[in-house]
Amino acid sequence: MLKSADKSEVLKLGNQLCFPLYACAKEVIKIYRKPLEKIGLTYTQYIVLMVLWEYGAMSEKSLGEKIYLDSGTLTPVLKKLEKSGFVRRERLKADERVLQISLTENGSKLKEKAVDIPQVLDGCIHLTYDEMITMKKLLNKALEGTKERNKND
Amino acid sequence: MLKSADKSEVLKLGNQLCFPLYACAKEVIKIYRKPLEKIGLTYTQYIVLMVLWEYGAMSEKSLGEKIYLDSGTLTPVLKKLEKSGFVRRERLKADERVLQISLTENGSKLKEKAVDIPQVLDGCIHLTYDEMITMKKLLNKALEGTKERNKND
DNA sequence: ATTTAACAAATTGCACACAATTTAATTGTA
DNA sequence: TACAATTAAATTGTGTGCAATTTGTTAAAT
Repeated sequence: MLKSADKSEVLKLGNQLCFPLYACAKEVIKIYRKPLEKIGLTYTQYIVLMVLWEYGAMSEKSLGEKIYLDSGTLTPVLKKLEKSGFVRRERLKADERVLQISLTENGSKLKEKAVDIPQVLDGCIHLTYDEMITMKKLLNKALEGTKERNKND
Repeated sequence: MLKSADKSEVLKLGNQLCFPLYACAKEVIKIYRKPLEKIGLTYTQYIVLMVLWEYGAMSEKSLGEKIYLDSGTLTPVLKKLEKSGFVRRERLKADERVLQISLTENGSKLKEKAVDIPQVLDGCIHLTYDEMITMKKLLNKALEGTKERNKND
């Protein structure tokens, strides 16, 4: 149990976990913005395509589960990717409720232009390789925990 | 140098640092949402108040630098906080360009209701205390690096 | 077979987030 | 002193992000 004076310490930015997490995510996305713009993608569109490049076609719902986005966000993003000519959106004949998302020829080819994108972090994130590995592991472990928590929202 | 086959490995979600960072930040903010709603705040408003609770009154610009937000985002957020009665927005007499942001009585008092908020993570982030400390350190170190990078955008 | 429940997307409304531009005030300089 | 450059906020336009609701389809129960 903390004393009252210590308790208010937790509200300092520097003592919070949530703040550097929030700020760091934003800054990293900002670094990705320019190189992504060159190949015609936003960050969210890039995340969507990474899933399709790795796993192939899947429903909007499955896609949303992988990247923690619901249809409210995903539907307009997918419509834009369709308009850009990178994905197809088709109802499954077997079940008209589900929208199957698949890569077009151009969407598949875009992967080759995207392989160099992750390197943009190398110059500007001042972490050693080991530190990056550690951070990735911890973030993934934390994500696992939140998955259960936010499931029933 | 990686071979071509290995190169495409970097685009897998599990191999990226940026994806768990992006997803984890969103999930953590989602956890904060409900308890914050109870005291009448959004996450961004909470971040703003944390700065004011810790450092006291300051200009919109200084505030924005601390939390990595520009006036485009901050101006409407501060107007809402003013409407809620938690902050004052006043032009400095010495320099009418700068908008001084200060806490109202209610804004100051809100801190006592907010001290319990950070604990919401305890139950749902499955990290040990040491892991949280490590993660916080690494995130802050990474943030330092990005600061220089995104300065001239 | 009809009704009900469950499900997947889409829609709506609100709140960021940020690049780019504009507005208003101040500073620096010829 | 004028006037250009700089600065701080505000504004504009686009793109998420999410809770809540709606729409359309399928499965389950009576």
